[in-house]
Amino acid sequence: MKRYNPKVIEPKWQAVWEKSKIYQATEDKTKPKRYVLEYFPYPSGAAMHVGHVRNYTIGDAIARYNRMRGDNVLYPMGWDAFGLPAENYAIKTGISPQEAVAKNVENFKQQLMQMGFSYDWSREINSTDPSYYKWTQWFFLLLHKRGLAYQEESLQWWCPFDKTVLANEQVEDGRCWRCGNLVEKKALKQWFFKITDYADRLADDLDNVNWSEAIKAMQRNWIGRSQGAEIDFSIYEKEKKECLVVHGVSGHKRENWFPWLKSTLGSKNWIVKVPNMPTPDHPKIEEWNKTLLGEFEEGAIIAGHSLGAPAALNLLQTANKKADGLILVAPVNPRQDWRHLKLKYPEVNWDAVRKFAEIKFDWEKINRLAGRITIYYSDNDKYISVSSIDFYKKHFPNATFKFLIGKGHFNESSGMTEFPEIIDNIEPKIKVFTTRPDTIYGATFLVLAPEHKILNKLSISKEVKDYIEQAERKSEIDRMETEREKTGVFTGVYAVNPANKEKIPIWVADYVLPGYGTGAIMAVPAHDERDWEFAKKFDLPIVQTFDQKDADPKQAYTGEGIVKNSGKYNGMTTSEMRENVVKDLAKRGQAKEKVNYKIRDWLISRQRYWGAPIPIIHCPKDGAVAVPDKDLPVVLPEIKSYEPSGDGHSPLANAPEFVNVKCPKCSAAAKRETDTMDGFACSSWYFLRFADPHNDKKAFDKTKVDFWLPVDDYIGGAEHAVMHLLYARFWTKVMYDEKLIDFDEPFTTLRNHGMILAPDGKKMSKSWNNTIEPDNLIKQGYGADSIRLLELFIGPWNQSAAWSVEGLGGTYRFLQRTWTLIQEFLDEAKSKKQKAKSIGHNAELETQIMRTVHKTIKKVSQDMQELGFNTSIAALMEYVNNLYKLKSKHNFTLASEAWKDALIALTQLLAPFAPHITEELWAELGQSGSVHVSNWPAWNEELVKEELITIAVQINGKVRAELLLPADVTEEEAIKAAKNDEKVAKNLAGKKVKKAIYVPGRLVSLVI
RNA sequence: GCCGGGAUGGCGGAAUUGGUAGACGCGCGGGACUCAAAAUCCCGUAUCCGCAAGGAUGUGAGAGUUCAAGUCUCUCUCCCGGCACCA
Repeated sequence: MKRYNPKVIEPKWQAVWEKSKIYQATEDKTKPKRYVLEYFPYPSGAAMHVGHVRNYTIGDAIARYNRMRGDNVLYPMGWDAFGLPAENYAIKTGISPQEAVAKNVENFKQQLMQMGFSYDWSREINSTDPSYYKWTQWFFLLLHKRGLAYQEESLQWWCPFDKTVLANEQVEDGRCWRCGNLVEKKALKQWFFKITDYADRLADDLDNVNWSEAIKAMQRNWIGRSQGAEIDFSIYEKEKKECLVVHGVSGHKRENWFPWLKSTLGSKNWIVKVPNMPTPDHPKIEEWNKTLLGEFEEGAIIAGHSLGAPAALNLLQTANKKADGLILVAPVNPRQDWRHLKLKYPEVNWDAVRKFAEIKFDWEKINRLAGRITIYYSDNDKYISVSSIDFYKKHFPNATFKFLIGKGHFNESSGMTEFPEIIDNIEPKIKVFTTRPDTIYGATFLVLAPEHKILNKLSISKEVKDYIEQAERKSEIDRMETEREKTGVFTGVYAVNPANKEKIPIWVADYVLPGYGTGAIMAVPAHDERDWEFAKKFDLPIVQTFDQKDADPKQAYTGEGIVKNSGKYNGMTTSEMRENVVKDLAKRGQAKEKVNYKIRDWLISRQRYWGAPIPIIHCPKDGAVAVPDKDLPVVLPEIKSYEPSGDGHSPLANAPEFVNVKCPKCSAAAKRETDTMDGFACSSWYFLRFADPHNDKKAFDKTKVDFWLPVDDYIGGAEHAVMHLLYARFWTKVMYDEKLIDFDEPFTTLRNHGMILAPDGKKMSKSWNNTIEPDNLIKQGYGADSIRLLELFIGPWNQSAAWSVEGLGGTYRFLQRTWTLIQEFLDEAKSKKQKAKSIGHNAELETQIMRTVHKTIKKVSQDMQELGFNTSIAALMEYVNNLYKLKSKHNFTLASEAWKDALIALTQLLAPFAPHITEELWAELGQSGSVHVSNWPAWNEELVKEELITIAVQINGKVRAELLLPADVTEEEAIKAAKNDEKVAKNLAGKKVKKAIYVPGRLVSLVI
């Protein structure tokens, strides 16, 4: 008898399959298509372990099963080969990433090959191939064209070890997802993809895909949509509010924002004074000051324009009274040279003006008295030449400096509706975001993030400034870590609750995050745990605005209930009030409905070499210009040093021949963008390229993609839950909007396999030294087939399990038994002596064999439909056991048709799991072609049905007997037979049967 | 804390979706073959009582619905994964 030797048959069939190309897919429209795909792997140089292999084994079983079922299966493989490992390797060894990747691909492919996976290798792609990343760049430009790729300078996560920025998704617990080092914040100009524009669709369309609840929940959570309202809280001002406007040398008539300010503030019950200076065109400081002193009351806001600015400063220091704010618009530097102005404004008495330069300013005093200081500059060059930013910056280090862009000044024709910023500074508002506007009457204080911009406008003490500074210095990680005892300080400033008009304190605390919502909250300690904690610690008032059933009075009530302490809303449910109060506040312009998201735009630029170059040219005249399509791909040049500089530039910046180019628009000397794209850009569309992998005219042909896509079975671990899977969905939607494809979700069904742990129950990893590699197991003689079998048999495919060394012996033994069973048949069939006796003489035995066959076909087919690999394999083991039993129980000739049919069916049913042994046995059984393209066997329902069935008899729910009855037994007969059974009769013993239930084919239940 | 998923023999796991709990595999025990070992084959294997026939208990805990619950409902405990001061 031939021995089962996987070392011989496995390489043999792998070579045959490669040659015969039986796994190549074509757009054959006569068969239903099925696209089976695993996440395309990073081709690492190391050996795969059995955990990696499970992914592919699952995909291959699905692909093979469906191929045999008659589907047109696309099952491709490719390489996601950009990224840091190859680049870091290059830095260490000097071997170029191009070279290292080619070697790794070869290594990885060989390992997949020896497992016998049925990939269509004619469609192999590699993300680092210029013919591939050409189209990644093309998609970048598509996003750019659609306004979805933009550049912005901002604080970004920076990994000091990998020396590159990271997307939010790539920071885990304050550490780099790749190297695990703590990340920092760094201000850099970076490219972003505007994934936030798609936040709603990305969240909503999760309802339309067949993914696990876990992954969908992770994505929803990451997108973090929350419905709420934005509400304005104004800063509290004392009863009588006053604004003193000091106009400039050219007089109030021309500066038409005075009347506008007067009417705007006047309508809000402000007193606006615009004193008419005695001689506007011939300023005499003493007279001006006399007039102003008469009008100025302590606590007013002073607004000075142009030459009115030094006049206002003079007023402050001579009046020696505190102002509530100082606003300087286009302020004149009294010390400056007036000569060129003389030419422009000859009518002005410049000798008089020069007198302002003689004033001695006590800057410390002015700073102390001024309150919050805001200084506006105009971009109108007339004014820039007059006013001096440096001068004022030097003397007002804590002031806010702003440009007023283009509007308003000297615009005598249009009505004055400009300078809303000035109003904001006179009467600043704080916007808060809340999901519980129904608790607004309980908002007893406001809390600002330390980074909140309005803090620059408020007059705050040193203590508060110190707190802000210290909070900003604390890294984000520190702010996220540990027990987080609440800290904060009172700003000394109050706000007005727009609902009940109550004066509430404004606090600064780092538990409010600057990046979410408006960076400010209305704190409702009675109904929010964090606010509760804060209020308890700092002894702030807690006002309940609803009652909640079964609530713990020592905690915040965060549920729903009936509203109280809320004026006209009392008695409503919280959800009713939620709607009403926002509507009411909106009528007064103090609130609006608002949806907020946690997701941020996708930061895609990387300051590293080994990635697809961003196809942009920076021109001093035209700005960021797209590389024209005809110039794609922008090929990554071979360079000498791969070391990133760490100063925010990629190593490409040191390649002048790459950097220095001409602007495609104006041909001026320009510079190429030197950042490369995040590797996730390449993996956001590779599944489309597989449909048309060699197209050099387009990224893909639409009809081909529409034929194969979306992916029917996408198989992979949960590690991509929010990164790759979100990005790929985003790109797909953009392409759908661009009408490049006809679907907007790329992966219909996502299948998250469970992990294979090491036999010790720990995660398999090199550092634990507990990895198990198929490579070794194959060398030991187990063969790919028994490894594959165990990968699936070890438990449900979507559940984790520890690898079992003994278990592998089990699946190997099973294959051995299968092999032997068929060899025995072959040996006997060959020996002519036995030929005379046939199984055909024993019809009953033949039927018995066929029943076993058809029951197994049915069981395996049904289990495979639900991906029940483990139970399918169990059924096949049982089947082989049964065949052995039949063989030993009944002494018959194996060389018969029925027996042969049973064995043929066995090779087919086992083929998706153990492709090599089944192919070998299929051939030995004399079948033509490949078992893998044979038709999956069908079962005959007649043969599946049993003639006799076992019926259990329960008395009061306890099984007391088993009956063997004909399959077509009626209810009456079954119940009668049950009562007549000896054991049952004994149990009934004269008691009356109150109720008898018959479950067809299963049991009789008697109640006594 | 919130979200998602779990808990069944010594172990991995089955159970037609409310109908005989423990399929299949591992491990273990016994036997056959062998001088012996390995390999292979056969038998047994939830727990407790019993020589057996048989009986009792049993799916994380507790309650409930039902003729019947691993499966449905409620309460709780523990484990795994994700998120985490997101207002």
